[in-house]
Amino acid sequence: MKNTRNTVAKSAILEIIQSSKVALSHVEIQKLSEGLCDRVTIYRILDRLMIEDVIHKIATPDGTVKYAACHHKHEEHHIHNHVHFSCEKCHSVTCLDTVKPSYSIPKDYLVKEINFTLSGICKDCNE
Amino acid sequence: MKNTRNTVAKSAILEIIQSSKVALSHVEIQKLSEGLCDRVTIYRILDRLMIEDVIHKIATPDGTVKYAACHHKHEEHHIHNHVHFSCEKCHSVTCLDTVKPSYSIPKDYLVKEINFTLSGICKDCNE
DNA sequence: TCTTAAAATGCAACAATGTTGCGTTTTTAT
DNA sequence: ATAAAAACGCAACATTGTTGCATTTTAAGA
Repeated sequence: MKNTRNTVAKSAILEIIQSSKVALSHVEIQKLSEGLCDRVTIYRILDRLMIEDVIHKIATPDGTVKYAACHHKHEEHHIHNHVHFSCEKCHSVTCLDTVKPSYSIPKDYLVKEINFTLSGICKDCNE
Repeated sequence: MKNTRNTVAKSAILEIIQSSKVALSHVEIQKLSEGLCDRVTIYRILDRLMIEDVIHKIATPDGTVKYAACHHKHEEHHIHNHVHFSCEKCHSVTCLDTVKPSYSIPKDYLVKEINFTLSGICKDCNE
């Protein structure tokens, strides 16, 4: 793996993502970081954090991209096989780490990643 | 439901989507339609087709949005609970209608839509 | 068939999101 | 301390999606 460095901005952004209960979009991260660094730098930091596998990208049903911390720190060859929940009301995206999906698929497909997103009303909005 | 009309452009675009084995992005639809209509019109037609529930939107893992025909024509209150496969190599997105996912989720979540996308190498690219 | 209101379209302009090149600054290994 | 590599800021660009408005097309009723 190409060597990536720990910088002030990178640590701050990772901290923002890790301390958030919900997955964050680029714009949300930008607002939370309050002028910490350039918009472009955030994109580059997100790329690095994904290469290092400490965060993962989630494509939400409406087409927006969000980022969340990985909670499997020390596993090798892991896949992000957990369920995401996307709330229609508050637009939050959460990782439901405890829920494991099951599926079967024809043998001639090679599965490397799983992106299982349920959408509807989250527990906080579901009065 | 607001009345939507069948126009030349709408029929042509629906035909393109229905006759495609893979899900298509806006850009791909635009190329296949070869100057049939304006770029903006394609967006509006896609919106209408989704409202009418004859196509559905798929958010691929890399964040791009694709559209595919629905194959459940006459069901009411259906949800798109089938599996999508996204190929890392040829970037095709296919609906695996026969594969049904199963999952369990805490009761306090209200699930309305399911988006289950597997990614890896599709059967055509898998040697 | 003719009329007409609503829906659809094209165009231009805009907004949001993501990317690239490059000169400068910071990090880290030596 | 030094130097190479990585990260950064900035500007410019590319892509993707949206909005307003004048014009055209559709479809339903007279």
